[in-house]
Amino acid sequence: MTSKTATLQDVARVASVSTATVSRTLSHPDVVSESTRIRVAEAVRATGYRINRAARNLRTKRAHSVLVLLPDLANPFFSTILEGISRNLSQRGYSMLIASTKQVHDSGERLIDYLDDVRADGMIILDGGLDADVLKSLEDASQADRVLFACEWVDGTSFPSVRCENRKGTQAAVTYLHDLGHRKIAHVTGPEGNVLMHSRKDAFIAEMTRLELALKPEWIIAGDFSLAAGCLAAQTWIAMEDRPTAVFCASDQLAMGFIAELSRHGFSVPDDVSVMGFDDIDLAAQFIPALTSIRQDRLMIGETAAEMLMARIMTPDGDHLESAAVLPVSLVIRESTSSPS
Amino acid sequence: MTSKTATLQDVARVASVSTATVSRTLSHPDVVSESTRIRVAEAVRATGYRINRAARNLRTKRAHSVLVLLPDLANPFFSTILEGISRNLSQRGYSMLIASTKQVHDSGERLIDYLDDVRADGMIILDGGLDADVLKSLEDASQADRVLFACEWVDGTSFPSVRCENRKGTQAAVTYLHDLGHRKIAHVTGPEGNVLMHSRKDAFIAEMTRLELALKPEWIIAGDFSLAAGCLAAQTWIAMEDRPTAVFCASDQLAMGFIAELSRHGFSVPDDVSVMGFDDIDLAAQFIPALTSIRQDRLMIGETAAEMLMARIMTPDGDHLESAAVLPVSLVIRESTSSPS
DNA sequence: TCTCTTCTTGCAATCGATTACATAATGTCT
DNA sequence: AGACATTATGTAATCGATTGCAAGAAGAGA
Repeated sequence: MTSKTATLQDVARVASVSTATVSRTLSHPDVVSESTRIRVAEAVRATGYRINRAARNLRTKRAHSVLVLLPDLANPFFSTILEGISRNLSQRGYSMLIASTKQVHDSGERLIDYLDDVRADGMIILDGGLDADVLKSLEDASQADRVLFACEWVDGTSFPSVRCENRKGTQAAVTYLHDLGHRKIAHVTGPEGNVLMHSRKDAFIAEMTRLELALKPEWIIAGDFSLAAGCLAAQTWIAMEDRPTAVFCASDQLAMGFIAELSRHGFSVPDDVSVMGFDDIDLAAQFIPALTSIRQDRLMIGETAAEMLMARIMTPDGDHLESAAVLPVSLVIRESTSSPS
Repeated sequence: MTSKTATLQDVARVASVSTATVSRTLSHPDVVSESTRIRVAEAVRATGYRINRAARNLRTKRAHSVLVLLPDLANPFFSTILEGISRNLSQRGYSMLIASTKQVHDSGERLIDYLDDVRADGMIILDGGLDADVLKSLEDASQADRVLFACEWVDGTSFPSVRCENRKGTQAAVTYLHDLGHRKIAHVTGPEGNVLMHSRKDAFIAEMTRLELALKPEWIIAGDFSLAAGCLAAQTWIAMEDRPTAVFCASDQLAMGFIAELSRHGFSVPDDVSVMGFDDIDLAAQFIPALTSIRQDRLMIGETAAEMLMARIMTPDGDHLESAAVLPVSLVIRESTSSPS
């Protein structure tokens, strides 16, 4: 155990072959003969050789890592997605770098600076709120195929994306509430300008129309996915003279805030009003009452995103690739919804 | 805007100086003259030069990045800590890599493989459950000063660490419950073998003894920090014939699970029993009832961890460095606790 | 004016792995 | 046996930034 790290040279010397052969043995085992493969493997073990990634990255012009950009590291919604991404990447020997879009802004760096030859080969963005012109610079630099959006996306850009069936999930939610007997259904939306917010709101309106349900403008309550916005929405609901009997929230956090605030004012869910969320985050099942929600498989979102991005990185000229994956959602019925009394 | 990335050579040519001068201008601006500094800056702008990190990393034998190892990416407790780490690192031009200890195990890689010259210069471990012999290999390779534990740690190892005042927090919790008038206080613990679990349990027992409160063995309920364990603990509590009037849980998640399960069985908090958590995660304030908890400043934990690790990386021979930082906690009183009825 | 610092700058080796090209060794077919 | 295809290996250039050493320029002091 010397304190110095062994290099390819050392391995080559021990195995009595050239560095070229060692390198080939390691990265293309099929092109060398059985005997040298064994000898080199032995030498690697003996020297305790570990590859110097900087050298390889320099030579191959690959960073062997992927950057994930999130709006907010502290948001638990993303963690499972990260788990999925990381799982996929690490089995390919790639690493996952993390940065938050907030930091990108604060540090004044341009997004493209992160697509350094060595920092990252590609990037997965989980924030649809990015400036269009920031993204423009990526498209201009024809780096578009090294960038992929997951969950959210930005309209008018050409980046591939992974998302869930927002429309279908919303339809399922409204239909379910309708089947329970609800006729007056409200919707608490995500933040203004967010693509998911629009996607779900539009689908909500469409489905209400399809079911020929009345839809007062005030039943669309503006929110922003957060617990706090849910609380505010609850106050709005309480203040209504003609209250909806069911509320479909655009996120679980909204639904939880909504229910929490209601409960503080003496209302009970689902007795006084049925409440649904979207996402089915871990906590949804443990909440009181357990939340009826639309489930997104976040692990799969992450794995699919990594899969798609890597496919593009590996074959930069592949036009045959799907440019969008839409993953299924499912209705999870729990205790926060019931027939109207 | 050429599609090729500009190199130092290009900048040097445009600025009519040598590559050495450009390099110096960029990394040691003080050793070059004012005039060349300006000329080089101009050339950098003109060429759109961005440094090739692989080349630099190869030459300097630094990865310019730090690896963070967590037990579970999906655990929201860690996200704010990551935010703190990332914030500190990025302002130094370092990147943050993330991996989960689970993956390290699955992939069969040894921990030391991650401390590659180029993968990471150091690592912050948020998992005290790592095998002692796995860590041993790091110490043997005298890489101990490039590793730092945060939140958790492993007894018997010499790695520096950042942690919160677990003992003091526990004391504060018990004292507070005592002050409210509670005399029968139970504790739901973390997972067996976890250092935090022991630290908090021991402090709990010590404080109960100091206050001369009776402590039945059955009032120490084994858990594991999770919501599910909290539910089980609640069932245990319900089954007791002599029920404690207050329960101090070793984590907020435990407390939430405990309260949720209680509520499913018709018990009310804090009327039937006061419940406290530990950590003060984001959700604690929004829970119903809002959770009384011991607050850890997770952002600061992250920032301190990064700070300490970087100090060690920068001056590998600094014996003067603190080997442990203990950050303050504070009691946050909300609605889940009250005087016993 | 000449010598000696002090400040800038350039030259060129270097970090460690990859890979195009050349060469040697082996096997195949007529 | 000779010509050719195939496989295995070595040689050496290369990726792009950093830095020890040396040399030139500028200024200080006698």
